[in-house]
Amino acid sequence: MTTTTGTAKTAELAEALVRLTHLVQQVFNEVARQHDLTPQQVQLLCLVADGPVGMGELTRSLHLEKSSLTGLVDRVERRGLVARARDSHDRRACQIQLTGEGKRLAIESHHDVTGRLEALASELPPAERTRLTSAIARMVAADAAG
Amino acid sequence: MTTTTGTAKTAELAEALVRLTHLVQQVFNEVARQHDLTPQQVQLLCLVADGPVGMGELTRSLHLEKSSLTGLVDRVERRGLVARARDSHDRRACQIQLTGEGKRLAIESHHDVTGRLEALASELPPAERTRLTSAIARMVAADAAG
DNA sequence: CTACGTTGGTTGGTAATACGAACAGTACGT
DNA sequence: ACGTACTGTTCGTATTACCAACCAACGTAG
Repeated sequence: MTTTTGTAKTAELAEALVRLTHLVQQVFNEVARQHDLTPQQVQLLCLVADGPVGMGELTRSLHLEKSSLTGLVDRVERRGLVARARDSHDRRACQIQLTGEGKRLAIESHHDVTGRLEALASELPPAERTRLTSAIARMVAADAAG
Repeated sequence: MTTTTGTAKTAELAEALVRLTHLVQQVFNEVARQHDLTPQQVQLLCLVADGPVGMGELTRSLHLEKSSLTGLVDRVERRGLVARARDSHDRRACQIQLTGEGKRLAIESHHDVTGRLEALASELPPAERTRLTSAIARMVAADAAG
């Protein structure tokens, strides 16, 4: 019990990260429900919002097995929110793109999620927010590197 | 690049939060897999690690419907990691407690998760980590209040 | 140019997750 | 004692996710 100095603090940080993660997940849950979607579907829509994306890219972004992604895209396609477009240079591949309705939902959902997350941070003074953002960015970068 | 100051930054923050959430989730995924568990099961074990907890408390902590929790506890109990103990004061209620094996896995998993999260933050100087922790704590508190 | 290994995606089977509605049993106030 | 509220389970359904096996198209070695 003597050397609990540093350890206590890092445990605090880990604990904080876990709770923050819960918050963010809950934001996704609520927003998704508001639009009659699942959190995963919202995520997919957000990723495709910036233009057509290939399945390979998506599996990497979502950390999903390809078969899992196939199912996810299937369900979202069945709801008429995205469409599979054949890749012009590779007849095996396909690009996922939003339909009109999908675009609407993607934009709305993304807006809602961003708004709610922003609201969560609204208690922090701007300087603190900037620091928070860069601190997180560094952690993300560190992970990408390691 | 001139006057988009505020909005761009908050979007950055939201984006950062989402990515951070992905990181934390992946940590749980990997740790869970290492111990032949699911992320949800790891979460459950961690929550019960500090002593017996009632189902009601768990549904609140995990933001789950009671029927979902019943299933989760069922599966973890079937693996012999927890046991349902009758509440002495209320014959409807039950307290979830760890078995020996469960305790072992809970401690190991919690240790691994904490360790990995700590490692993620190891790039940050101590002062920055402290600030990060308190900033997150404030967001969590703000959410709990609102 | 053909044969072969690789890659992109789907299929099929299984387990876990999560919800809602309906239910049983207990607690408790009136 | 009765009715209401609460605790947890059961049942049915949809989604998520994995793995192994597979098909089709690509690309290259020979």
